[in-house]
Amino acid sequence: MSFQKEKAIFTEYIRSKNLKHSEQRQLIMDVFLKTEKHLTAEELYEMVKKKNPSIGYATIYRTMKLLTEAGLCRELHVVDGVTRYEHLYNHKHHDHLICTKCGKFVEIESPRIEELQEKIAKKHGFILTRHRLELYGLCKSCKN
Amino acid sequence: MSFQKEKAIFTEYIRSKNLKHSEQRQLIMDVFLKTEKHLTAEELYEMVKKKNPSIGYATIYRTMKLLTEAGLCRELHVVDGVTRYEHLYNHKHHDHLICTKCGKFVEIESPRIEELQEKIAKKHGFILTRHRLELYGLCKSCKN
DNA sequence: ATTAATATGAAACTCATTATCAACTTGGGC
DNA sequence: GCCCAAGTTGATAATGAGTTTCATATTAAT
Ligand SMILES: [Mn+2]
Ligand SMILES: [Mn+2]
Ligand SMILES: [Zn+2]
Ligand SMILES: [Zn+2]
Repeated sequence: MSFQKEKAIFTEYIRSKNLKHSEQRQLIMDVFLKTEKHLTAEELYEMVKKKNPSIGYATIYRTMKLLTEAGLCRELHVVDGVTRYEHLYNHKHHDHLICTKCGKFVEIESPRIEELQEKIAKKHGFILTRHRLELYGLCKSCKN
Repeated sequence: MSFQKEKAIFTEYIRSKNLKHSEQRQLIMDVFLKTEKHLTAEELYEMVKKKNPSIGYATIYRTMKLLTEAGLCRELHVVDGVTRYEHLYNHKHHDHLICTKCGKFVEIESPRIEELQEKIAKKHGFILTRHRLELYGLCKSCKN
């Protein structure tokens, strides 16, 4: 859990774009890498603030954008209108099943659905570039 | 194309909630019903403005909310962050295939995908209440 | 250490949508 | 048709997530 690979990727991205390292970026990356959750900018901000109380919101957004461009992070836009960030590196593609009561995120995977999506796009003469599939409902604990 | 049924549904909704009819509501509903497109509030506003130049933006939003509550309209939230409105009454459930270059909307339907979604939800102990499936890509004319 | 380039935090701004509110309609009772 | 309580409207302010701006601070190459 030292995230050597991820850190190397970020360093390489920084280098390739002639950017610079900073305490803030390192800290935000660390906080992000240490959780497997689907965090909002606000949640990240609160977590980072505990280690560096002078951090600004804009730096969170800016850094998460960098991590996304570097291929370490995926931005998720679910129904509540707040962007969530999740690990991308070394995580295979998946979609989400979300409990609308408690907010639980379950990662789902369906090669069969992906195939059918391709088929549909092809049938209409489209070249598929991405898709969004989210299932909403009540989880085991919330449905009672 | 007189939309008798739709208008009756709206009238009944108005009655059931002790609301009132108004010129503006009638006009916005007419404009909405006459197109089969996936319109934004801005597009509706521009169209309605031609018939009633004093219309306000807020009235568009308010009326579209009423039409949605009445079951005549479905709000669509696609990636660009702008809500679109489409007919719901007498239209069976479908998802969308969208061209990211020209904005073309294609309505798609896949009972097989819907089944698989139910299966996945069940497997994780969820009760599915809704889902969002959008396919993005380049259409026949835009992919060249 | 110098210095040019980049990063930061605070605050202003954006953009879609919603809330507020005074003025204006609507519609049921007379 | 007139009254009038209740609902509606348009203008404008407010909201909230995210972005931009800018003066100041940090980074890293020399
Ligand atoms: Mn995930
Ligand atoms: Mn549609
Ligand atoms: Zn739950
Ligand atoms: Zn196209």
